[in-house]
Amino acid sequence: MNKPSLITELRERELLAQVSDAAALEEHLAAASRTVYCGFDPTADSLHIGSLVPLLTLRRFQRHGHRPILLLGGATGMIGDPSGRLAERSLNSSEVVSGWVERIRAQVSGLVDLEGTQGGANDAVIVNNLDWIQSLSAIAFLRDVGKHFSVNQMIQRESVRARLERDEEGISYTEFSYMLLQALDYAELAERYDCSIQIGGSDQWGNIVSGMDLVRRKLGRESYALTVPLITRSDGSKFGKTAAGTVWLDGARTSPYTFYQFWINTADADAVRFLKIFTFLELAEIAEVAAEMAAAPESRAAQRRLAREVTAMVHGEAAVVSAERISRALFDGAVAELAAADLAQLAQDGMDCTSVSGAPVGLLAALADSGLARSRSEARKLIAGGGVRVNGAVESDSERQLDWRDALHGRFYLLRKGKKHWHMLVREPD
RNA sequence: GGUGGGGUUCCCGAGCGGUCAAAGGGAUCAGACUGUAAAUCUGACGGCUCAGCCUUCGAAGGUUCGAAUCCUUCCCCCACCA
Repeated sequence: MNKPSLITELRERELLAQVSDAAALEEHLAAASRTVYCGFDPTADSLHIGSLVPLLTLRRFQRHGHRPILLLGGATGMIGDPSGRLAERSLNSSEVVSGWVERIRAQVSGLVDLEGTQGGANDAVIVNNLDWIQSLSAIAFLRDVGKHFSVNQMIQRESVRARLERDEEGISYTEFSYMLLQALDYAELAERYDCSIQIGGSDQWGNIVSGMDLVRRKLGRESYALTVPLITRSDGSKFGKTAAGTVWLDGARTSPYTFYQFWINTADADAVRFLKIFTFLELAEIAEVAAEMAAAPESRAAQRRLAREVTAMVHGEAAVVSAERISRALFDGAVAELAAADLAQLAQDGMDCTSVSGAPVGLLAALADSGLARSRSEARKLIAGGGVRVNGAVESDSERQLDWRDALHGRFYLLRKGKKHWHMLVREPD
């Protein structure tokens, strides 16, 4: 039984958007352990779940015996990639960017195998392109990099053309230069680490190809490019967003419970595809889960499995246990019957929670302060529309004062907006 | 530097002296139906001490009983020309 090739596996998992030369790359990968890289620019202090796709793809390479390099864009993050952007980015200061780089470094460390499972030869490496770009002089850049590129070709790139064609927008010289820096990264890694493959999101194709050109011209070597698809949802809405915004990998920004719930809420039409893309489950096992879901869609077996796998990968097993416990209590149980210990546990497990003193609290204020409603006006309207429950019962009085004598166990108020949004008020011991 | 066209509530986009908290669409939120899904239908969608009041239409001034709409200056964007 031969293991299917990496390229075959990626194709079966719907993880292949473009490849520079599939047949040659297949041979290249089969012949020896290779080095592959993917860049992540710090545009915030955390990556979000979109970055998970190339990140996990790097790990798939690693599982096939290749060495991944994670490049953090300490330099490129200060310039701004125009790819996929309709408008010019605003620049961030160097202190901010370098702070973000460190946060992201810590974050990705847990997601690839830095130690290496197979003895070190394919340990993942994390590099920062600031290390070679920072010291580059303008003259060196223009002579050694710029000379290899034709503006005629550069303006044909999708990322540039899209901006040139838009009536309301343009592109600054700064962002126009971005692709040269990314090309330089590829050449640099080819030289330092013998890196011969670059992967990225499909919007990165142009930048990656620029890098291949530079590697050929500067080093006289062939190299490869592979992109993963932009993840879409079956209903056409943007992947990776919830009501509260982006789903981040950082547990401080997106709690493990919210993260888990994001995956649980995956549409049926997407669940199986996401299992292939976001987990390391064997395809045969995924097929079994798919069959189970087809037989009983209301059980949402695929969503549950997906949520469990991805949450465990990003936040650990303990987070899965917590998230499942909260979910069961909120969706399957009668809230009013929870024991005091259960409620305390929910707070412990990361449910949104506010501690308050013993004075009665106005319901409107509580909803607005907890973030369930954006304002008191909105809270008022939600109550009028029957969208608010207090301790499990629909509340229709917007002037209601939450008196602690009516609280669960005298200490807890569970506020619910809609079906899925909860907040708990806990009275502090006097 | 010159000429022309623009900046409207989260986004797109109407409005061009009162009837404008501002059409329409999208996004979003809630309700119904369900399976914590999709689709569909209904409602909401600046804020507040909410049948009333307050603050919005790039910024600051001005005209007027009254301005998103008119005038002046400034800031920013786009296109073309040099």
